[in-house]
This record gives sequence, C-alpha cells and structure tokens, in this order.
Amino acid sequence: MTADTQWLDDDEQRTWRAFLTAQRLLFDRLERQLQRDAGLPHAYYEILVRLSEAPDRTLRMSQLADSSLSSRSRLSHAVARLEASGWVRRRACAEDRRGSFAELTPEGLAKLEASAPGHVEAVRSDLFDALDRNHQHALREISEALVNHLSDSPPWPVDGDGE
Amino acid sequence: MTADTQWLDDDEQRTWRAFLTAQRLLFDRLERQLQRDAGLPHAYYEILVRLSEAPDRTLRMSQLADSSLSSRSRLSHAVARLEASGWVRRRACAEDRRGSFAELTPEGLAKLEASAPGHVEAVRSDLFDALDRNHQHALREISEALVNHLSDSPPWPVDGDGE
DNA sequence: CCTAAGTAGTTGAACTCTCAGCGATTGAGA
DNA sequence: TCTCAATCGCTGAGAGTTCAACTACTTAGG
Repeated sequence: MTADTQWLDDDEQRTWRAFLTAQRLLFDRLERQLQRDAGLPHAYYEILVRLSEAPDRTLRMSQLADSSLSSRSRLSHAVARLEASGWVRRRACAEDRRGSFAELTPEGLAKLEASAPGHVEAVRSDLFDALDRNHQHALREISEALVNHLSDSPPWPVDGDGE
Repeated sequence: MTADTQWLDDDEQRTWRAFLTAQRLLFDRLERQLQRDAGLPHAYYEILVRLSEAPDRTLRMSQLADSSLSSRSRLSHAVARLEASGWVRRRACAEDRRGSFAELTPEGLAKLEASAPGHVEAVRSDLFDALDRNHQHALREISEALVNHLSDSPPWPVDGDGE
C-alpha cells in the first residue's frame, strides 16, 4: 500500500459503479432463475456443463476444479452434493491412486438438458437483448482482455513489483 | 419455457463464456483482497461506503438495503455483524416505529478509510489497467445499458410477455 | 532404498446468504 | 373505529463457500 493512493477519477468511478451494479443485477437474476427452475446454483450447473463436454463425460477432480474456476475444496463439497442427487458419480483413478474421476451420470445429463433451455433464455433476455452488435463485440474484447490480464498476473502482488 | 430454445450462436457463446470468466476472476480477486487486507466481504465494505456518503452517515435500513442492492434479510445479518464489530450503530426511528436507522460510527469510518486505498488500488490494477480508454468507455455504456435493462424489467417474466 | 517435499482430494468449522416465517407497526377503506 | 393488507425489520434453518488442517499417495534427491 503506497503512501498516497491514486483514487479513481469521476469517469472511472462512474464506470466502476455502473459495472458493479450491472454485474450484480445480472448474476443475481441468473442465479435465482437457476435456483428456482432447476434447484441448482450456477456453480453446480457449470460443473454439469464441463462434465458434459468432457470425453466420456468424465474429468479428474482437479481438471474439473480448474475448468470451472473452483477451489478443490469447493469442488469436493459440490460433487458430494451432486453425487447424492445422483447426477455425478465418483470413480477411482488407477494411474494415480490419490486422484479420482467425476463422471456425469445419465440422470445428470438429463438434468442438464432439462435445465439448459431456461438458463440460456435467461442469458439471452437478460444480457444479449440489452446489447446491440457493437456492444456485444466490445463486451467480448473487454472480457478477453480482462481474462488475459488476470490470468497472467498472480493473485497477490509479488515482492519487488512496486508494491 | 418455449418448445424449442433459441440457443446461443458461436459468437454469443464465446462472448458469454469470456464475460463469465472475466467476471469471476475479477470479483474473486477483489473479494479476496478485501477479505485478506480488511477482513471484510465486499458486500460489507459497500455498506460502509453507502453509509459514509449519506447525510449524518445515517440511513434507514430499507434505503441502505436498496442502495447496496441487498435483501432486507441479508442487510439485517450484515448490520448485526458490523454492529458487533463496532463499525455501525442502530438507532430507533421516531416517525415510524417499525423502522430503524443504521449509523456509521467513527470507528467504522476509520475502518473504511483504512480499507479504501488497498481496495481502490486493486480495482485499478485488476480492472482499469487492463483496459484502454475506448474499452473503459464501452464498459460504461454496456454497464449502463444493462442496468437500465434489468432495472426496468421485473425479476421474473410477466404473464403474457411472450413466455 | 529412504526420506522429504509436493500433489490430490477430503473434511469440519466458521461465515455469509437465502428463504420462509414472524411480530410489530402503519395505512387505507368500510 | 375496525379491519385487513402492506411495510419494516428480525430470526432461524438450510445451503454454499472459504480456510486450515489432514490423509494418502507420488516424486525427487541423497
């Protein structure tokens, strides 16, 4: 923390608050839609999606955690719940006996297929319907720039980085 | 839910996933930064901010809930915790005896002033440093469009709205 | 080999958020 | 005035996330 902070100017402040508000309104709605219509948090829905796209609908727990931007711990709890619901099954890993696989069951696939339309329609009506072509394009550029920026930089400032 | 869903095309799919990822990376980091350096979730930080900007640093619970995009219930729990920490104080409301005020204490203001620089710097380095002037401008337009879109439309689709 | 360090995944406790339901108060209409 | 609906805020239970600690296994180095 430097001695004097470089505060956000009025423009930045307005951008930041608008973004914060938009983001919260949007994701709160999507979260509610999924919870209400599918009984699933978005994070759990995403786990089903990742598994459905994997070869044999199976992924190592760590790959699943990485691809769904989840911590190992969070994933463990989540898969435990999904397994109890019968949508995911755990399988032992022969090559590395520390590891385990998560596999999407047929019931899990059915659950996903039943939940997807409602979710996609919510994304369309809540997000895409608000944006014209230019804005959609800009949103993608901004998001990809952000992903690059945040993937390259470590989660905490590194020593000697100007701290 | 209509009979056949209008799925996202490749462009939209890519935009959506990039946005989802960017949003998660960004807000996870900001959340962690605040939790680590201030011991506060972002939602609680925001409550302190709203109070600090209010006349007499005081707001009715419902106004505070609305301005921080929080449910009444969430706010009650949050203010209970902030009150236990000594950063907020509840006061009775004379005109409407159902209601109550939340007031930022001097300790709460000090807490906010101590936490703000680190948070602002995180916002700058994680968000603004990744975006050029055009992108920043576009992000504001997109966010404001989204806020309008989502504030005008009800949380659930209304009957006869095509659903 | 044998040890030490690293990795995979799980667990339990603490915390936050949601949801439904509650008591208290207010306000509108008969 | 009386009643009934609406509003204000709180509460407890349930669910998801985080964090630190832990077991089990693997890998690297002597």
